[in-house]
Amino acid sequence: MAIEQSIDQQVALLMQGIEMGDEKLKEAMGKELRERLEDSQNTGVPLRVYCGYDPTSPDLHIGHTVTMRKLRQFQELGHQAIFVVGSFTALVGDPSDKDKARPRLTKEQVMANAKTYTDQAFKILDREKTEVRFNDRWLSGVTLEQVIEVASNFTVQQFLVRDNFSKRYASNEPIWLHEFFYALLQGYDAAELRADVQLGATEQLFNLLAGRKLQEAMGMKPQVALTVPVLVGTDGHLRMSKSTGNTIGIDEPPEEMYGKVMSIPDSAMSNYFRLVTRWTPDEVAFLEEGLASGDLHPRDVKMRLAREVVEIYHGVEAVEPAEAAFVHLVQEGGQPEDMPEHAYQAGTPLIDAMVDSGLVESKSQARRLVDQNGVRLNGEVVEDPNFNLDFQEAAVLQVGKRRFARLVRAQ
RNA sequence: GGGCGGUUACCCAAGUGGCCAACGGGGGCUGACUGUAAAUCAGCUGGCAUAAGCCUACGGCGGUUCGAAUCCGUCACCGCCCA
Repeated sequence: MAIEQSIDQQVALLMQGIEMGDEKLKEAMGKELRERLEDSQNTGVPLRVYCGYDPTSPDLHIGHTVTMRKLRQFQELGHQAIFVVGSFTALVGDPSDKDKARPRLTKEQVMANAKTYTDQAFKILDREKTEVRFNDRWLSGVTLEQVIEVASNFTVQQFLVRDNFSKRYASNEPIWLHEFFYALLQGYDAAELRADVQLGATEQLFNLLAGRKLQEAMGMKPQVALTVPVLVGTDGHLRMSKSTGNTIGIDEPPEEMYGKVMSIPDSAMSNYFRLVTRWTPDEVAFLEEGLASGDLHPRDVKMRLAREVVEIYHGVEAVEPAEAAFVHLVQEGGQPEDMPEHAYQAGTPLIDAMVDSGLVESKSQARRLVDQNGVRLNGEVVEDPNFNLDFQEAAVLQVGKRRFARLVRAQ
C-alpha cells in the first residue's frame, strides 16, 4: 500500500541522505527522479529500483543495510525493489572498495553466501515486494562478442580517471584487466533489469554511471543513479567490510551488537546516526547540537545509538537485556551470566588451562597476559602463571575484560 | 623475448655478513585513567621453557662462510622500461 504523499514529499524523502560527491550531479539526479515518479504516478507502473550485493562473505553487516533502507523507502511508496545477488560479479571481484585486488571466490562459496544473504536481507526489506535476482543467470551466458560490443562504449582513460585505479597506476600496483569488466557487468545488470533507479554506495558511482551509459547505448532511458555515503566500521575510519574485520553483523546477538556500537569512536557517531538509524534529520540535529554544546553526554548518546541499532534487528524487547549486560559487564566490570565451561584435571597449571579452554592461543601469550595483570581467577589478579588448579567449586577464569571461562575440576 | 628492480612477521615498511626474533608505523592485546569496549598515556605483540636457554622464521631449493634476512646459483611470483 503506497503511502499517500505528494511528489514533492516523495522526492524529499528519497533524496534524503543521498550524497553524490557533486551537488550538480545530485540536483540532476533529483530532477530525473522526480520525472520518473511523475511518470509512474501517471501510468500506474511502479519504478524498478535495484541494488546489487556481492555475496563475498556469509553474513550481511549493517553497512549493507544503508542502501537496503533506501530500497525499503521505495517499496513503501509502492515501487518494485530488486535485490540483485552478485553471484557472477562476486567472482570478478569489485575493485571499488579496496586499493588492492580482492581474492577471487569460488562458485561454491558464492552460492553458499548468497543463501544466507537473502535471508538476512528480509530483516530490512519487505519480502513480498522484493524481486531477488542472481546475476549469473544472464551474465554467464554473455558471449565474447557481446562483451566486446559493450566494452566499445568505454575508453581506458575513463577508467584511469577513477581514483582507485589512478592511485594504483601511480604507485605501480597491479591493475588487472578483469577489474575493468566489473563496471561493465554492473552496467549490463542495469540494462538487463530495465532498471529505473539504481542504488549504491558513493564509491560505486562510477559503476552506476556505467549502467546509465550502457542503457543509453542500448536505446533505453538511462537509470537514475543514487548513492549513499559509506558506513565506517567499528574502528571509526575504514569502510565497514568483512575483510578489515570491523563489521557489526545484522545476525549478531543483541549484547554483541550493543557492545560493538559502544566501541566505535565518538568521532564516528554522526556517520552512524545518519546511516543506520531510523532517526529523522531533526532528531539527528538535536543530538549533534547537544553533543557540540556539551548538553548531552557522548556516552549517553552512544548508548542511545546502541539501543536503536539493537532494536532494529532484535526488537524492542531485546534492548533492555543487552544494555543491562553491557552496564554490568563493562561499566561495572562484572561477570557474564553465561560463559563457556572448561574441565581440567586436578593439578593442571593455570597456564595450560588457559590454552586448553581456548581463551588464549599459546602458553607464551598466556604468560604475557599474566605478567600484564590481565588474568584473574575468581576476581583475584593472578601473579603466578604456574599456579596449579585444584578447586572444589567451579572457578571463574577471566582474561582481559571480555574473555571468561568457568573452570570445573574433572572427575 | 631483452634489460632493470623487487618478494621481510596480520598489513605497510626498515635492515645489505655477526650487536636480528629482526627499526618504525598501522592493527590487535593488556594495564592505568576515564565518560564506554570513546579519547589519552604506558607496556606487550613467533613458539617451547620456572630460568639459563633452545627451536622455528625474512618467497622456494641449493651453495659460500666459523657465522646469512643480508653474498652466490637456481626456480617461482610481482613491478617498471624496451620489443
